Amino acid sequence: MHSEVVASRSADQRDSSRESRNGNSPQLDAVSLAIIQQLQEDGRRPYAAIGKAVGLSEAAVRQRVQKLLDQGVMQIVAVTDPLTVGFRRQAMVGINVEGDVESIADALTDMSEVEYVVMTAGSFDILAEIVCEDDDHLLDVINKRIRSLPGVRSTESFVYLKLKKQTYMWGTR
Amino acid sequence: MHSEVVASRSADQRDSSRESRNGNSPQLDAVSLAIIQQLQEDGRRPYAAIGKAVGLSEAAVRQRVQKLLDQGVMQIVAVTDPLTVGFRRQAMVGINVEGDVESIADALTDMSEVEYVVMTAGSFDILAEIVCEDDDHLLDVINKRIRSLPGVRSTESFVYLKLKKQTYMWGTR
DNA sequence: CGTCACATCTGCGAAATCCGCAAGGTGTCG
DNA sequence: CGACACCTTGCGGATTTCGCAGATGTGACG
Repeated sequence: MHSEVVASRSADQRDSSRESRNGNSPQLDAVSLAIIQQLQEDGRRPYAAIGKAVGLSEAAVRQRVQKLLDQGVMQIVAVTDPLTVGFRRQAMVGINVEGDVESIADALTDMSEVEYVVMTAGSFDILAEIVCEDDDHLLDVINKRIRSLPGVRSTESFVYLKLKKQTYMWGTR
Repeated sequence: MHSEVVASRSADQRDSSRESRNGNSPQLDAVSLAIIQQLQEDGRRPYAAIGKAVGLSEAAVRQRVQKLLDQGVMQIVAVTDPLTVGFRRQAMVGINVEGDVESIADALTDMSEVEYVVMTAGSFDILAEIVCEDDDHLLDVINKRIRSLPGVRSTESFVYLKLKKQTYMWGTR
């Protein structure tokens, strides 16, 4: 099923190849953008339907989608409200660091409870979102795992009370 | 990638109705959770493959997925790195409110540049994530649109410098 | 200028998947 | 018991996916 061949990955664009991670964008053209929009509305929409919408053949759409996935420009995934999946405690943690900020960010990235890590300008060096099953779990992650990282000067936690909005419509405006 | 397995999990799940008795609206059982996990790995995975992985028939998976989508428990969508789609400035904004917090949160929710709104405990009442095209746009949203909302006492912005991690694997642990 | 290398699109069968439907089976609950 | 919810198996037909061959376009280079 699903051979997944990855075949190529082949370079594709002469200049990029650095791709993924937040480098600079492999410059998406209008067609790829339109394809992404289609898939933001429905991640399972058939290639033929997308092709009709963006003016490409089914095969061409398939190739472009595969490339976008290979390059890491987009992912097609199921997203849920963590609460409905059994994670009852979430928090954003602001962190101040002395020394190398990036290494701390990397350490956070390795924690499975950490969903989101971003380096920021302002009164925090790093913001990290934590998703936990209960209070004990959250307490453990913040106090034992994060505060104990060498270089973490201080942390401030914002426990989530109510999630009001969460969209994935970048580019669909 | 994903060379693996599927390994059936065989097993009867006819007793599963007792677990996951969360007070939440659409309580999910273990099987639905497993389905969601499958779709978090690949939103386009065929129903038959999912069925093999979670121990259900293709038809049953199809029904469950449809219901999960109808109920709004999950969405299957393409997600992208905003940078690659042309949004170059992002920020998290912490907001303090006097009066009704929820109405402010609702007002933020209505702004298309606001991706994420959550009410929190701690030194901010609300955290909102803003996605903009450039600095001017960001400045405009924060200063003109957010700070001018009646009831907003103060705001503090954290401009994103580097996104290190962003996952959608809730439940996949 | 010719042409090689490569990326991309199109067309087209073959295989696989999706999807609705029907005919049970089983467990819960009032 | 009967209603109900949910799963299973099985089945075709419509649709989609997938690989591949062929056509086209473009940049690099001798």
